[in-house]
Formats: sequence, C-alpha cells, structure tokens
Amino acid sequence: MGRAPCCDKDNVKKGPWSSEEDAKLKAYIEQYGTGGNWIALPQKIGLKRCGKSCRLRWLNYLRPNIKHGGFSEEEDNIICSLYISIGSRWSIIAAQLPGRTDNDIKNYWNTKLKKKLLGRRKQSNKIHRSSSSNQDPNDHQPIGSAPDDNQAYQGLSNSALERLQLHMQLQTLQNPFSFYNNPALWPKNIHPLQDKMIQTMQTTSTGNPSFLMQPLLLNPQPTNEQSVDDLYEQPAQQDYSGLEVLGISQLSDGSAPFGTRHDLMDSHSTIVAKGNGNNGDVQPVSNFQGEPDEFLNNKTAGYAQGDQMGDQVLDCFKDGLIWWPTELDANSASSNSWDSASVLQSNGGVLGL
DNA sequence: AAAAACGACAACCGCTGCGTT
DNA sequence: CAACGCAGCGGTTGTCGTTTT
Repeated sequence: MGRAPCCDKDNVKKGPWSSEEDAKLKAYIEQYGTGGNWIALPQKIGLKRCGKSCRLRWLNYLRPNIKHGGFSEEEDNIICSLYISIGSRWSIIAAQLPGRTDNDIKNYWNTKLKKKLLGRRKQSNKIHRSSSSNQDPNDHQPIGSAPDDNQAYQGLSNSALERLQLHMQLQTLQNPFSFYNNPALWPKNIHPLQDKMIQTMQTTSTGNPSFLMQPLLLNPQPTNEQSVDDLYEQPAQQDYSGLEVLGISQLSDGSAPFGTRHDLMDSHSTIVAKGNGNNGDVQPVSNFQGEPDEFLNNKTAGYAQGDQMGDQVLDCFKDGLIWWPTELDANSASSNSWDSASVLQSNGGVLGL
C-alpha cells in the first residue's frame, strides 16, 4: 500500500528559497514555533512550500546559531574520527559539533574533507602507477583470482572503503613504531580474496607510505619452495564460530624482503579475527566473499558455505571496527580499541590534516 | 571569448522508525 | 495489531559560480 504524498506537489514551489520566504518562515517559527507539525506549517503562513522543505530550510539555514563553512581543524578531526567509527551517520556527527547541521557536514565531507584525506594518496598512486606501468589499473589481476571475482569486487562500497582506508591511516599514525615497521614479522600468506579487496582499495588509495596497517595474521609462513598457488590452495575450511573480528589489516609495500611474492603485492589487507574457541590465535577471515558493507551491516550472505561467522563476530563490525593497537596481546588490546568516544577523547591533530 | 569541466552548496526524494489512532 | 501520519535521516540531484581548456 502506497503512502499519500506529504503535500500537493503540483501546488508546491521548488528550488531556492527567496529572502521573502525565509523571512516569513523565520518570523513565524520564532514567534509561534513549529507547532509540532511541519506539514501544516506552510499553509498557516501562506508559503507554497512542502512542509519537509520548510523544516529543512529552518534546520539547515534559518535556525539561530547555525555556522556555515570555516570548519576548524578540530572539527575536521572530529568528523573524520566519527566517520571512520560510525560511518555516514551525519546526524550523530552533527550532534558533536554545535552549530553544524548534518547536511552541512555531509556536504563538507563529500566535497572537501574526503578529498583532503584520500585525494593525496589517489594522486600519488596515480603517479606511481604511470611511472611503473601503462597497465590499466582495472586490468590488474590478483594472483590466483578469476576475472569474474575481480569484477564482482569492483562493486565495493565507497563508504566502506573510505572507512577502512581511514582506519588504516589513523592506526598507523597512532602507532608509528608498530608491527609493520618490522618487515621480518610480516606474513606472506594472503588469500586471493584479500588480494581483491586490496586491488579495489588501491584504485582509490595510497602510494602514501603512511597508508599502512599492522597485519594481524598468524598463518603459516610460506617457505621459499612454496609457490603462490600452493599457498592459495590451502583449504578455507576454518571454523570461525566464536571469533571476534578485529578489523582489516594491511601490509605495505616498501623495502620488505618479500621476494617475488612481495613484488606482486603492493599492499595487502584482510579481515582478521581473534579466536576464542579454536586456538586463540588471530587469523584471517579469508573466505569472506562479500563487501565490507555487508560485514558492517551484519549480513552473512557474502560468506562461502562452510563459514560459521557468528553474531558475535558481526556485532563487532556493526558497532564499528575495533582495532588492536600494536601487538597481539588480546588483553591489552581490548583496553585500547577505540570507538567514537575514545576517538573524541584522543588528542587532536592525530590525522595530520 | 566561449565552452566544458569542476566544485560547492542547497534542496529534494524516498525510506525508516516511531507515535498515534 | 494494523494502518496511518509525521519527523528525521541519508543519498542523490539541481543549481550556480569558478576554473580550465
């Protein structure tokens, strides 16, 4: 059953508001308030506008103490941190910034802040690619993956990717001396599906050496005799029940002695989880076949048959990614995971904007 | 100088959640 | 309990000014 339209669209004016309309609306609301009914309000004051439009105009523009533009660095940090933590829930983010509207923050993020953070990496990545190869980035085929897989992965949600990328960047900045600065500890066993995530992320990111994430993989290391295919042929029949998802880890390129394997991987990331049932180790959720968004939104459809990702795992993502700081000490890590609250409590400028 | 491309911002649209009847 | 109406939210589109070609 369809819903009746909120107003008669034929008799409603659209487009930019005139100063007269603004004055009428402002004067009425300041004197009488909204009366708790936006739909009826335009009729009361003789405005040929939809009630929703009036509400939006008031909330985003006419309301007292609204600030426009001129976002401070502190506000940038808050927006970034909250976006990484909770995603595009602009109303919640706006609630942390007095005088700012969700619409304003949303626009600011989409037009400026996002580019400020990600654009530099995009540009440097472009330079890197053009200098090393004329290959179309979209043609870059991960080892061991089928073309169809790659195509499917191009559908990754921008929002999810951005959050993952920013997570990684933040994590790195917070832990400049962490695991990934010790290449000898870097794992090599990356599943093709992890590769695909990375490939997708690479098309929108990095080249910036700070775009790093500490890896949390404890899978067996390949020997020099093992081929890449050998690694990927390891069965993905792991039992993920009872695992706690920690986040997405990533390896960087650079001077790490990865040999031919590393040459083929600029960077890698994977969804990792801390076991509390099997062996207690951190391990990759390597056969996740869906989008990060599906992870974040507690959807299990993307998992291959045989996976047993429990609600406990998915709830971790639902409430925001949880990152362990540096080492694999789960006890210390649990007290260092950060959410929106901890982010807000952290010192400003951590993003280096 | 003109057209195209781009960027910033305002506003709209459609969906969801919730209270009321 | 279902239907309805509303506010609120987030994604998308429209518009206008600026920059680039």
